[in-house]
Amino acid sequence: MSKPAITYELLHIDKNSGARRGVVHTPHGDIQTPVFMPVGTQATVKSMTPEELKEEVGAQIILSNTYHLYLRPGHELVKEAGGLHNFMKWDRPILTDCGGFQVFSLSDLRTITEEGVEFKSHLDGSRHMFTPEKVMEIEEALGADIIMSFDECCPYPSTYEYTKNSMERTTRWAIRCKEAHKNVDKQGLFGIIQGGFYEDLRKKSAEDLIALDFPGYAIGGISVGEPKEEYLKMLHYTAPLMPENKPRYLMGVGTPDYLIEAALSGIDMCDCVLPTRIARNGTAMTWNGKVVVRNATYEKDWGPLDPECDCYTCKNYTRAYIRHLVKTNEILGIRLLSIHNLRFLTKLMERVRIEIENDNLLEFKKEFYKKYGYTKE
RNA sequence: GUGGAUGUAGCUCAGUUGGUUAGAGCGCUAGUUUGUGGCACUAGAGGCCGUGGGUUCGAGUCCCAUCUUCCACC
Repeated sequence: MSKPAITYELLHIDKNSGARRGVVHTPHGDIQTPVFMPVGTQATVKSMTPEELKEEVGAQIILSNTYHLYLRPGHELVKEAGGLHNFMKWDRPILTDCGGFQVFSLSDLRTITEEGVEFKSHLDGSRHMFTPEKVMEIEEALGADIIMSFDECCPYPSTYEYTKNSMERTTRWAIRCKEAHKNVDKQGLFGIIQGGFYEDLRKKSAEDLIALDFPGYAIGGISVGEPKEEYLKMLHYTAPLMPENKPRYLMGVGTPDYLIEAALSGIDMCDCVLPTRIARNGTAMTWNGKVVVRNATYEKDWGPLDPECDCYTCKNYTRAYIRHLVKTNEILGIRLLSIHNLRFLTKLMERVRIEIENDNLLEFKKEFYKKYGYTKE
């Protein structure tokens, strides 16, 4: 029997919180966890070169997307290029999202059946069909280290009945994904726990998926616009249900507070478009809170974006200059803010890992919240 | 000098045969952004309609004067 592509090594558990410090081993190297993963939907983290991601940001792993790459340039083309790593010149680990989220959020017309989802492309309206088998074919062609099983992400709020049916179908699709997935020594297939905001459904989903013995597990369907209390409630309920000897991935998170809460709950991996998206709209995250550098307050601010940051942007440019770039819609503004925001979250997680090793993550959370300006726990 | 045109939001301009609270685009101000449809979305501020008179129940709109800017001609 061949060695699985993805394995998890636990290094330390924070004695005061249960947060875990570990390593995820992949075919393209190790990932120190907890980790934040930048999102590169279309085989690029928008405006960043791989060198910048590695040297300036310190990214260990990035995400890409099945739905988008299937539509453009096509997974066959990426395969012909030698897979995503080769195509985009990124030699560290990659995770591909299954496209389930996009099928539901981007397509006008979609029909869900037991077989799969029929949808219309947001690009040209052409009709396509995603089945668990099709998604596995695409993700294998893309060649990421970690691939996600095809799921349905329920909108918030959804009724109990709808969520239950959706969750059960997601589990059946996970079985089909597992059966269709062949190169298990090169790619690790993660199962996605659904169940919306209903505890018994989350429990059922977790149990059924764990029985299938995936090399890793994700929590999906959270961080979809619910209040923070709901987020924390489901996070605190679901994370402990996940196996201790495998990576735990919380999809679509997020903001600094959500990331710290995730780590505190024993989550190992998170991803989010937020740092790069808000960068494109003139906003930065700093150790002293959110800075909308586009605002007039910064017109003549000759200081760096974040005095405590060690990134390329903060070492070299003033808020006034970055504001000017944002206001004039210059590409460099987007790039500088993207570098900073990604570096900020990467650094935050580096700090989280150190605090876990020192059994001090809870204390750190208090300090961070106070400084960042979060008022509610 | 003569003739013609022009003047409405910071900018470029719409404003019917006179009729409620004068609009648009851009800009400006602020908010939003959570498994990405990059340059978006939402909200807001901002006008003695060049000035002075007149007609009218009522004038950005009609009349007179005057000033501004532009064009043509002498």
